[in-house]
Amino acid sequence: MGKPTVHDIAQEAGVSLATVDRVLNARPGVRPATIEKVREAVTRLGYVRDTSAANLSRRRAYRFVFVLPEGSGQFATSLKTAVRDVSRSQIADRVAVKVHEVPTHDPHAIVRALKRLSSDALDGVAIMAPETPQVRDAIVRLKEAGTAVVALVSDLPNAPRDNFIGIDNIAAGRTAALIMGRFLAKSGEILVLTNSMRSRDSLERRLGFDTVIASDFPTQSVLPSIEGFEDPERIRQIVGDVAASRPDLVGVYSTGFGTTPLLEALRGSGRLKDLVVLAHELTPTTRRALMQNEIAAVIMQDVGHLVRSAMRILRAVCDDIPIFDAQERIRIEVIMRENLPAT
Amino acid sequence: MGKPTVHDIAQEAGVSLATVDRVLNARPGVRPATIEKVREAVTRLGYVRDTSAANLSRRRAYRFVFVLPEGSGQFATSLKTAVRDVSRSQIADRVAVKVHEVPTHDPHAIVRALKRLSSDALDGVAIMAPETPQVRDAIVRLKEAGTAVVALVSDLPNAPRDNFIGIDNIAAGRTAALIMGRFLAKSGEILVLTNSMRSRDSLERRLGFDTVIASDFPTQSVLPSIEGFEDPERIRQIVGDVAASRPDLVGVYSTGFGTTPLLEALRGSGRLKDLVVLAHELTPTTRRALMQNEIAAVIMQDVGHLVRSAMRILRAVCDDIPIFDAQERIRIEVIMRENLPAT
DNA sequence: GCTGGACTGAGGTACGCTCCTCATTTACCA
DNA sequence: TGGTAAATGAGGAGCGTACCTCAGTCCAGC
Repeated sequence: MGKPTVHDIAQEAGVSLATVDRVLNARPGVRPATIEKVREAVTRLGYVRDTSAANLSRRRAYRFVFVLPEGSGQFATSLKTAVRDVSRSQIADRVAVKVHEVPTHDPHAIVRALKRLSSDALDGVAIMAPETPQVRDAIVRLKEAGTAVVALVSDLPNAPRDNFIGIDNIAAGRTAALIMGRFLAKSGEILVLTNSMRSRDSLERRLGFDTVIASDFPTQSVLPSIEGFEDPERIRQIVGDVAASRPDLVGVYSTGFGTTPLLEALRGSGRLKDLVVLAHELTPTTRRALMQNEIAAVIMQDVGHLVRSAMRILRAVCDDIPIFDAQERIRIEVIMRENLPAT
Repeated sequence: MGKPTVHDIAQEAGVSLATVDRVLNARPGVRPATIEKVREAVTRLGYVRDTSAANLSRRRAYRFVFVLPEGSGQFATSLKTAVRDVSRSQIADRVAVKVHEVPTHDPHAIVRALKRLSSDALDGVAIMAPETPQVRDAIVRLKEAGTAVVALVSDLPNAPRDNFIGIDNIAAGRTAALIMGRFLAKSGEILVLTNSMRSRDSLERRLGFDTVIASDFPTQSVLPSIEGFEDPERIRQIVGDVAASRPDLVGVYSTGFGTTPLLEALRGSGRLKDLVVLAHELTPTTRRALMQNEIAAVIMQDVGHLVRSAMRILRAVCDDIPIFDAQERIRIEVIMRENLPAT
């Protein structure tokens, strides 16, 4: 005999199909004693609900929205691609996914986008945005409307999001520091390029980085962060200045957006080959730089995993079922020239 | 309107449901012109078959077997755990998974196990075993019986396996070499511990390692491999001897099984703290060693990913449908003290 | 004993698909 | 032109589950 079905449970428990159904779906109107009988039959027969049949019958459809930063960055682009890819795989079975792009540094625009969302009927939102009071409020409203909300890449710990999906950014910064410290042959100064002090992920990476450099490599000194504000020209300019004026520069750590102009400036200064450069996220730029030994290593998170995880967690929150943590933990991956994933 | 169904296709193509079904399932008795009409309707509406409904109806059940090395190693154990975990997730929907354990270094025992399999009615096999002529023959027989076969962790390129699921072991060795070379502060000798020269994965890792050391770090010299043969006592002995007799030893690379006795021997020699040690796979042993700075880095592959991928690919082969490569490529992950995944 | 409420049983319909049968139409060849 | 085979339509049963309705049972409390 194959897998037991609800019919088998009904027979085994000596109750009707309807009662089994009531128990399995936690519907009211069943005596505790009967519930127990059914439960026992379930364990005795080792019944497991056939989820595909269940979903088919339930004709449940989830409507999810991904709120992602607008255009520009290569990382954001690959995220969007990942969303599209995943949404046509079996993980996105019965879910309709939309992507809303918002300008990263305009909290009001983000809030407007989120407000427009709450009016739609939708089940879940995955948000990648800096944590501002306005964004927090908007999330509060979404939650009040009964929508599942997860933070993506950069956490929003003070908003009532159901979950954070992304790497531990402090640990990522610590990892970068460990690699930097061990790769550096001599002591000197390290330049850190951050996105903006308002981006929680940048901040946390910087924090982790400083901590490990201070504890494990005290002979190295880390310069104050340069804030890029997603402005390539500004980054080129400032990095160029630093490269020219700091003879002791030995390493550069780019915590997020802006690796392309950073590399251009360093190439221009002619010092690139002597520096240990670390960056985040595997993009066409960092891939090329790795192959040409311009970047020593890249810290990355698998965007496909990120998106799949977001889908699974949003679903789990919607259905109020527990999450299988181990599968959802996003790895801090270290990519070097030799373990570059194929294109 | 939601996703299009077969009914929509029938209407759109102006044919009956039965004809659509015949076309979709490649059953005979349909004129080429009609087939074309249906095909067009499918693309026009963007129809994708609801596989869970299809499987439900088909009452298809897949029976897969994982042939894994017996007991001993920590990696093998975590693989088995992963199989059990995955088999109760939605990926293993409608598949019955069994694990067969075989003694790694007894090709005849492996073949006996595989033979016993072919008599059962089963749909797919995932094998992790060294490539011997006997194993090859057994796989030929399995394929002749119409069973899907994939190689796990260690490839069997000369057997008619449908696929290989695991990392590119040459690249893994190259990655190890790159890390080793950059971490080493001074020149000297590097010890490599391999499982057995018969294990293809060990061989390939060693090959990749040597290549990069020779090209990028020519001042380092790599000693001849020590073969561990999965014998802890033997490993402790030989490694202890090398540590005692080789004052120039600066690095150690453990390509597979045997990291535990290796570390014990090195600890005993009192030289562990001065060596750069790299190992494969995250296990309780390597985890502890990373935290205590005894191992500099671990090269690993995500066993969960490995198993899920094997399931998906076996299914795809059974159903003769294409594989979404990007999702199946197993990453070569680099783990250091700071990016250790939580337990 | 009667009533109301809580429980339970029986059965139906639906989800999207597969696979079957049987009748009907179409096309082609002799 | 009729005959025949191929092509197609129509419809039904079933996969395992969800969810609905309606009727019937049981028991406590009055």
